[in-house]
Amino acid sequence: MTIVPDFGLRASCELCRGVACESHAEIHAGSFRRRLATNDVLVRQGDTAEAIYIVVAGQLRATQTTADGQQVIVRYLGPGELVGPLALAGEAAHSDTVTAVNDTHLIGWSSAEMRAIIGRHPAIAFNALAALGRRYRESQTRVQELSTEKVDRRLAHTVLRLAAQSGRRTARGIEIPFPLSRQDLAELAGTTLHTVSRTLSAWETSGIVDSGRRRVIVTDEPRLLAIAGGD
Amino acid sequence: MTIVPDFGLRASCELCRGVACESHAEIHAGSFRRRLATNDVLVRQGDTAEAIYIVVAGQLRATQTTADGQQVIVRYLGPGELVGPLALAGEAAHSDTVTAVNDTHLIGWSSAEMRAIIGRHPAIAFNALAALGRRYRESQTRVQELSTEKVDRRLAHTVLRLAAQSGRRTARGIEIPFPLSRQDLAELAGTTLHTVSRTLSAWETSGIVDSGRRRVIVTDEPRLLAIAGGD
DNA sequence: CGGACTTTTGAAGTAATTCAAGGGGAGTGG
DNA sequence: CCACTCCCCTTGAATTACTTCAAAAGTCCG
Repeated sequence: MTIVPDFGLRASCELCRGVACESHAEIHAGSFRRRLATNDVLVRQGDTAEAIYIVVAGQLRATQTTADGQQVIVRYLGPGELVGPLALAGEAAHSDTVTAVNDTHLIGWSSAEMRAIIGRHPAIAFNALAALGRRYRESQTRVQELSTEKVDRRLAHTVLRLAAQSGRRTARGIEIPFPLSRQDLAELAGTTLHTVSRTLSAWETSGIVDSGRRRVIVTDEPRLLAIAGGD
Repeated sequence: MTIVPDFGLRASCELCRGVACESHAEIHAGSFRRRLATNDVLVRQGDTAEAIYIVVAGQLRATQTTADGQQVIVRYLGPGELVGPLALAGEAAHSDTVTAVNDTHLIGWSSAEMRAIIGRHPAIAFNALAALGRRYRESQTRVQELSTEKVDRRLAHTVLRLAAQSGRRTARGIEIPFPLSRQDLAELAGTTLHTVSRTLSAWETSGIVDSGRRRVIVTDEPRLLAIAGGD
């Protein structure tokens, strides 16, 4: 296995920020690599949390399934992001299922290894705290949206969030760089695929988005922002 | 100022767990006390996060107000709970307004002081991580409920959560020990006060709850659990 | 080219909001 | 102590946003 230090170190920013450079190699030494093809499952809801990962390249989708079988997408995870931060918070089991939506590379540490590393580099604990704080805020924002906004607005926020987190600027607009179906958007925005389809169709007609089979491009961000802000 | 060690130390459990007993006094030394009357505001959304608190006695309500003036209740905070954990996660501003709903005692530390304490007692960082993890999970549960459940079920979950977190067992049932209006429940469950009123009226008729002006008692928990589980 | 998956669109149905009005309790001030 | 006022709660009726049901068309892959 070839080690690509630059790649790995840049990706591990979310955890290693503020740690002396000479320690990076040591932190890296305790890690392992993992590669997933599209639709491969990294961890499954309910599994014991035995490792923590950082996405190096690719994207994953974290989903929760309810007792009666309904799915909710917790979030998409891209390069540099932490998978399973709750393991550091002392949670025994994974709260969601994480699936690759693209070819994906990750670096991982066993929970024990990471605990040992944190013992030597307390700054990492703060970085984990900050990462978890960001997730908490995001989740709280979603609660607020689901509680107070109508579907169009929520969907606009959802698409804009995806665009901000993972979007790629192209000639046609901001493209979501992984397959994203109407059903996926529905599970993110708390609605049905039918409503998503109707809403996207309307936006398409107005030239706000350009979308197709599992594909979304934001062509008029300002107008989408206007919808998100309440028309 | 009289120091009441037992009281303070018990309350600070969420942060001090796993820290050597002899250090508790030292941690306590850097703290200050704060007392609030009903409706007093502890921190306001947008304010710089200059301190972190633990509730000693009483209850507070954390709310977020949207740009267009709608309110969402983030959660109620009771004894032993952390106020403003995001300050430890490096957030500069408070994301919500925290108001006392009862006479309330807190102990607090300035952010700088707490950072210094954590430097000496890294276990506290883990406790903060665990506390934030719990909040994150709770928030995520709410997202799931708002995305997939109808109002009755969501409201049942909301009431049960309040009962589990702060409820007091009395002869008549589990009582929510602070004033809680229909509007408050609506802002917790993501609905309107009208719908909450109708639903509670129905439950009252069935003998599931006993409620009145800003007052809720769960009289038949099993049946409320049944509703939360989907009838 | 066949078949599975995704999307679209219409129509019917419904849960919940909005609109509207009235009633009751608690606290205050006369 | 009573009456007034404010706040909170209740309930009906109208409306609407969204889901559910249903069917067909499109798109990709093998």
